[in-house]
Amino acid sequence: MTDGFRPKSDFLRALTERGFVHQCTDAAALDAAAAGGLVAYVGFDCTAPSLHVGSLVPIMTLAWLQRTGGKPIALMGDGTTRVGDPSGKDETRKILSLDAIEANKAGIRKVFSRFLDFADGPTGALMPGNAEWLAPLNYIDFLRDVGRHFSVNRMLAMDSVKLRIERDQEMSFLEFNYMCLQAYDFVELHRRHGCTLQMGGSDQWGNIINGVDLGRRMDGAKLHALTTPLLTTASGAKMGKTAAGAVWLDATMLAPFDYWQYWRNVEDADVGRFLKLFTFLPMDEIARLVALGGAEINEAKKALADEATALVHGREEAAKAAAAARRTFEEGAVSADLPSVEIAARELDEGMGALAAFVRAGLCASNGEARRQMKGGGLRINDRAVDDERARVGRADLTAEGVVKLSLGRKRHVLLRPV
RNA sequence: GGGGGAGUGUCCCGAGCGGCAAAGGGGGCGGACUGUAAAUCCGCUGGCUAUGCCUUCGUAGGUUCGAGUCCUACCUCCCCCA
Repeated sequence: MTDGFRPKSDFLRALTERGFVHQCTDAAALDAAAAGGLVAYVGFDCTAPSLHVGSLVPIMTLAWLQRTGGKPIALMGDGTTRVGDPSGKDETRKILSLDAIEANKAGIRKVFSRFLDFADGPTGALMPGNAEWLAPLNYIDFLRDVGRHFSVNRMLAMDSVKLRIERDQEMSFLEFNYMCLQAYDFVELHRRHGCTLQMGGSDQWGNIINGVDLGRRMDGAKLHALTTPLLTTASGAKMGKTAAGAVWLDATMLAPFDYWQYWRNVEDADVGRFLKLFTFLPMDEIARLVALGGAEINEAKKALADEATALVHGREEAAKAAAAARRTFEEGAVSADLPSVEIAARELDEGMGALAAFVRAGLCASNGEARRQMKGGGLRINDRAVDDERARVGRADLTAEGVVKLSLGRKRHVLLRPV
């Protein structure tokens, strides 16, 4: 999309050289606009209580915007979450209650405060919710002012709709309207904040373009669209899944140690790409790290883990995670900074079944699974393999640190901490 | 409106003469080998107070000692004719 194009603005140059750009409208015009106080937004839905690494790419585009003198807007889809985006979904997404949406919003807000500076000022970030303008909409007015600009013929031709129809999957009128609402968001943000660029994942291209068109039709505005590539790992898997599920950005949903580990364990072939996308390290530093060959590439992975974790959880947590990893993997010692689960001291006095302990620690889903893992040699207590399903964990198993270390496989460790 | 077909293990795809906790994949987890990588090989992949018990094959009934499998009704989807 930007073949041969050399952006002059700091913003577009950073995005381009770091691999954030998948498609974009009129790169030259956008580049010119980016030279002076560009206002751009990314929309996020509120279907989960936190964001996960899948959202990190668009978040980073906002962070880069702010760092290069622009004003970022993180639009919360608290209005559209009540409708449901059909894009890329096989079936109707469930509609959440207002309370759930509010709770999710609060969780997501925490994440953003790490990446963006919300202080007042020309480059201060904003986080509005689209319910602000969608909720008061009057149906007749909306049809007359906005609906008239949408061609049903064209909407039917869009991938998000076409695929559903081709597969004979039901798509309600409600969902069909999602793209109109999202397009309208762009117009509102343009009117309210002078926002002229919407960014998002490549699957959002159609929706974003609708907003660009609507802005031109309604206000004669020159709006821009920029999408980021859909990220997969070098072996083709979707990003953001671990044994424990999604890689959440919230410390209560995924411990900083596990977050650090996620990045530490990326495939060799992904390190360079990820360093560019998920850290602010300068390009020459990244080039140096990527040039490391063989086992030395692990240094680059540690740098990636340190930087990526620091962005989400702060320097201090990142350093603790790195130290805990060093003690655990390189020295084979017990680190007090491993993720831990508290249990009543009395339970430990009475002694609990080893299998139950693993379930308690969240490492196994059931006693049955724990038993199977044990048979496969995957369970260890204080680094000693469990070989008897009737083994018990008691006070005698406390280490010098006053904890019991449970391990599933080589990489997953949880401390039982009596209280 | 008429005719034909499909819905299977709560990740997905998919076999399944009336004895079935149900073949086989993919994915995932564990083990070995490594560098906390990749590739490769091996094991596991319903629950439990466990030589037994409980819950699973679209939903609800029925036949049967016994139903994923047969019958009836219903729901959802696909194809053909009008």
